[in-house]
Amino acid sequence: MFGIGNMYNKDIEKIFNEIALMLSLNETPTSKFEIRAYQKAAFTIGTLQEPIEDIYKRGGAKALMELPGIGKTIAMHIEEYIKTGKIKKYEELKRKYPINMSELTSLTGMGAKKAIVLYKQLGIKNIEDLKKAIEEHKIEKLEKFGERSEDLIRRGIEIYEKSKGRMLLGDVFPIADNIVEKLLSSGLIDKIMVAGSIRRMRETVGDLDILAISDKQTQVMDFFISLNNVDKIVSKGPTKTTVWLKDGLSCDLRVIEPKSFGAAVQYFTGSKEHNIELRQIAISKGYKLNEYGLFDKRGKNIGGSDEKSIYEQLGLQYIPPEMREGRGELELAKEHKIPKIVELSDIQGDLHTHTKETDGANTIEEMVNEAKKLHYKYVAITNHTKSLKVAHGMNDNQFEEFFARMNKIDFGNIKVLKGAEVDILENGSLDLKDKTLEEMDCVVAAIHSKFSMSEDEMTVRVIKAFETGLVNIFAHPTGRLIGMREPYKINIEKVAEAAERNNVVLEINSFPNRLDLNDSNILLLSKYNIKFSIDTDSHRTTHLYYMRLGVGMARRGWLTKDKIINTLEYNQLMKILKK
DNA sequence: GCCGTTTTCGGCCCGACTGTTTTCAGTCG
Repeated sequence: MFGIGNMYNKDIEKIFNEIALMLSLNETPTSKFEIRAYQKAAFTIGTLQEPIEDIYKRGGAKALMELPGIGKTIAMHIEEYIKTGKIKKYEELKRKYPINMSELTSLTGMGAKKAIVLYKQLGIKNIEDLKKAIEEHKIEKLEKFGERSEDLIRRGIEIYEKSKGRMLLGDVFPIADNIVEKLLSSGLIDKIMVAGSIRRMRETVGDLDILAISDKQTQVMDFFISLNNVDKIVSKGPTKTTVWLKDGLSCDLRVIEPKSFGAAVQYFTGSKEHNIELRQIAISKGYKLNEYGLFDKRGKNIGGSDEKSIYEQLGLQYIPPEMREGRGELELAKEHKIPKIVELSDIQGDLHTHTKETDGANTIEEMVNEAKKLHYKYVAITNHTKSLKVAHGMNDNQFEEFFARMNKIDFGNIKVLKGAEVDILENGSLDLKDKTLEEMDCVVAAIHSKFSMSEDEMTVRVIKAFETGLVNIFAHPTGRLIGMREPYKINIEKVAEAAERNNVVLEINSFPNRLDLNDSNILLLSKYNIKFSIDTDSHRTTHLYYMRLGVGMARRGWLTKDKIINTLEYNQLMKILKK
C-alpha cells in the first residue's frame, strides 16, 4: 500500500502538474483550460486513496475515467504510464523545455514563464544552476528581472533548502500564536484569526495566513513589518502584506473590513479545491462568492461578515475547517450529513507516554501531574522494551519493579495505567514475556526495527503480533517520519482487517513529525469497524500538548468521538482494553 | 482537456500585489 504502488500516484501527479506548467508557456485561448484540466487531474491522483494501477487493473481506462477530472485523453496518458513508464506528450514537452520545472516553480515568485526565461537566457535547468547564476549576479541583468528579483530568488532558495517548502504543523503553531499575541498587544486590532492550512490542521504548513479587522490599516502593516521575527518584506500594501519570518516561513497579514471578515476567513482558510467547489455552488444559485462576501445577481451584498452564515445562505451545513479539502464534504453538507467530528475537549486521557526510566525526560510523577493539568481522567505510562537499546528499553524484571513502585505512589484524582510500548520483533513476536504483558492495563505495540522488509513480510509480522491477543494499541502504524523517513511497506488495509478481528486499536500518533496514522490513512480505513486512539507518544511533559495535532488529524479523517477510545470514561475504556 | 436537472457545445473561480514599467503580464493563494 505504501510501497512501490503509491509511487505511481506521486509520479503521475507530478508529471501532470509539469505538463500544466509547460503548456502555460505557449498559451492559446483554449489551452488555458487544458492547463486547468491537467492540474485538476493531478489533484485527483494526488489525493487518491489507493494506488492508481489498482484502479486500472480493476476496470481499465474506463474505471480511470470515472475519477473526477479524468476523461479519455488523460486516462490514456495514465494507461500509457502504467504500461510503459512514460507519457509521450510529457516526453515531447520535456524535450522542448528540458528543465526541472516542479523544482524551480516551487520557489516563491517563480512560475513557469520566469523559469523558461532563465533557461533560454542562461541555460538554467534547476535550482543548482540557479544558485550559480545568482552567485555571479547574472539574474539582475536579465530583462524583466532586477536586483530585487535576484534578492528574492536567493532568499527563496534558502527557504526551499531549509524546509523543502513546508514546516511541521507542530512547529508552526507556536510561531503563529506568538505573532497573533504581538499583533493584539499593539492595540490596533479589533479581531484577529489565523486561516490557511494551519486552521485546516494540515500536517505541514507552507505559510501563515493571518486576518485582522482594524480601522488603522497603515499602522497595523507598519507594526507588522517591525516585528523582530520578520526577516524580509516581500510585499506591502494597505490590505495585504507578505513577509518572510526568521523561522523560514512566509507570513501574510490581511486587514479586512468587518462586513467581509467571514468571507475572508472562509476564503483564506481554503482549501483551494474546497473553495472552487463552493464558488461553483454559489454560481449555480445565481450568486457570486469572493473574499469580500456573497453577492446576488445584481451585485448586492447579501452576506460576508460571518463565516457560518455563508454556508447557510448557500443551503449548506457548516463544514469544520479540517474537512475542507474537496474530498466530498460539500456533498455531505448539501444533505446536512456532516458528521459531528471529535473535539479536543472530548479527550479524556493519553495512552502512550514515556518516562525517565527509558528515554523520557521526566519522572512518572511529573508526567502524571502534567496530565492532571489537562484534566485527564487517565494516563498510560508505556515505556520501551529491551530490544530498543537506544531508548534503554526495560526487560521483564524492570517492568515488574517499576509497576511495584507505581503501586506505592498516590497519584490522586487520576488513573495511571501500567503499560509498555512493546517492540514487535522481526518474527512478529513481542519483546516481553506473555505474563508481563498480561498484567499490564495497556499494551502499545510498535515497529522500531527492520524497516526494510517486503510489504508481505511486514504485514504478516504485524498481524502475527495482533494474534497474540496481547496487543491493545498498534502505535504509529506506518512508521513514517515527515520529511525524514518514508513509511515502511505495509498493507494497511490487511492490518485494519486483522485489527478488527483481534480487537486491536490503531493509533493516531500526535507527535509533530509522525502524525501517524494521518488523515488519508484514516479516510482509507473508515470502511473498517475499528477504533482509534489519539496519543501523544510524549517523551517530556510539554509533549502532552501535542494532543491537538492528533485530534486535528482525526478531524481531517472525519472521525467521530465514538470511534476514539480515549474519549471514553475510565470504566468504559478498561472494558475495551481487557485482554 | 473535462463536463452536463440550464448544455454533447460552450463554458471553465477571482482579486491583490509586484516588478519593471508607462499599461500590464506574472505569480500567488
